[in-house]
Amino acid sequence: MAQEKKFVEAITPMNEDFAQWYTDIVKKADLVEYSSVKGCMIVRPYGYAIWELIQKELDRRFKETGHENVYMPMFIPESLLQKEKEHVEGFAPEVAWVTHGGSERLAERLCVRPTSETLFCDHYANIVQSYRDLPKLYNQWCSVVRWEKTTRPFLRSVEFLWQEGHTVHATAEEAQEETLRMLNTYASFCEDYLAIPVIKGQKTEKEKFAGAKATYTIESLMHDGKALQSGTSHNFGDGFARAFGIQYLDKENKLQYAHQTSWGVSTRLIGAIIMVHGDDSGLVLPPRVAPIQVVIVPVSQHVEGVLDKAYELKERLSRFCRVKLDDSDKMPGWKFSEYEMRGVPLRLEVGPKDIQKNQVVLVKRENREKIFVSMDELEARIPQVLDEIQASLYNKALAHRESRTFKATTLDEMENILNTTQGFIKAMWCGDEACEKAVKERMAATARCIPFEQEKISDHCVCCGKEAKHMLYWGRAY
RNA sequence: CGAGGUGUAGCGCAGUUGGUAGCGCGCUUGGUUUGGGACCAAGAUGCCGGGGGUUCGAGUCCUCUCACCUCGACCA
Repeated sequence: MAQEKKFVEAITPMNEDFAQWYTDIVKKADLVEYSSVKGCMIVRPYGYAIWELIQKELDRRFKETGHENVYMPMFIPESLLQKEKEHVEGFAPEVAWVTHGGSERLAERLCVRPTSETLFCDHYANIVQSYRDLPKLYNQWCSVVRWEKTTRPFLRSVEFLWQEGHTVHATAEEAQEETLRMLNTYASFCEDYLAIPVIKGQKTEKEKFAGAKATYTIESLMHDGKALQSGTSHNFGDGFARAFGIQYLDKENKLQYAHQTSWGVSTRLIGAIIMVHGDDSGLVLPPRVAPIQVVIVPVSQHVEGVLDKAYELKERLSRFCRVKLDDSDKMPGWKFSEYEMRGVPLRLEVGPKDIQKNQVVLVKRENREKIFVSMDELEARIPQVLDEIQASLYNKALAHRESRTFKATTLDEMENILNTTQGFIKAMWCGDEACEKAVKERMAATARCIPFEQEKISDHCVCCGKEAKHMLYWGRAY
């Protein structure tokens, strides 16, 4: 489409200014509104509906694997937060504190949870006594607060919605199994539901979660070639258990420390959807997380019979998909643009000509492809077309990631890639943190992960030239 | 926390050497329209971010302050 006509004037083209494009979409698609509190966002109905679809499916998968939902307090006493040393140090700089209740100063200040490890641990110490009590597989849906300096809707806000799973196990093996199980749950969810391909791997020591033994991650690549950490799963070993005294008696009547995991994804996933699938006309939603899967736009709706037919179609479609009929008196062209901006995967046009031919016009959001379908075949065709779109979005995202994944054997090569195309860079690493830091300082790129799928690019570390231990994915990240 | 930018109607903006506020979009009403953001007519909407100053007079000048945005250092 060389001479593609620009239908939507309100959105900054992504090649011109990607950051502005992102901000435009978030606002023009009615996902969020900025709030009166710096760095916080008002999630509007359309944005929240996407979150609800994400929640619904993830929650189903969590329950299917034996997890139970709980709710922990929003406040953490300072003394509790400080029990695990590395953990506090990691979070201290971005914690918000409550110092007063009404007009009285609190004896001990309370932290607004930035994450709930300490609360779960404190609770687990109370309820775990015997190996018979294990495992405990808890999850909570809540919001957390991190006093960020630079904020962007969905990607980084002071308060954000997420889910945090916290589990306790008898053995290290079980904890490790759980850590990877949940990482896989996230990975398949992203790929099947959000149509976002991910790289699974382990974080380096430098990048891992404060207090964890090991952190695993799914990394995805945005349209502009920057990486986004899309979900993490941590194995805590028995570190937190030792700090909080979570012990149980095993079958031999010996006192043992428990092993723990935690894992989370947040509304950041919505940012990923925007930046992976969106285009210059606006948002593009994969059908499975689209609050509206099909929008019906009547044409010449003043003509006798058109609206009646539209209502009838809405009724029929609502039995098998999420459908909206826009019967407002806006021009059809206006509606086309509006729902493209909002990323509705499929548009159904129906007008006098269609009624005469007993057909409707389906138009795919992703490429504006028109499909003429007989009115008698909607139940069969629409779900099929939605599936095609879902698959096509995934394939496009995968192709894009592949086209933006490079190999490098020298720092010059890496830097050149980062300064020109930008994307994931596969390069060898000796395992020394000094090299990781050197790369970061020189080109502002971080080690995204040590992928499970290893590949030998060369024998030597890209930085120091010593013998390489792992292949890493590098990139600039959000 | 560093560097830059912006605050005037719901949104986007204009506002000259200082003279008491305007345009576009949107909104309301009526009519004509409807296959890619229609048109005509008539309306409604302002603590000019906030405080203090200069002045006969401040959206405009000075000063302090607050908020937000963007880009960097740290983080889901």
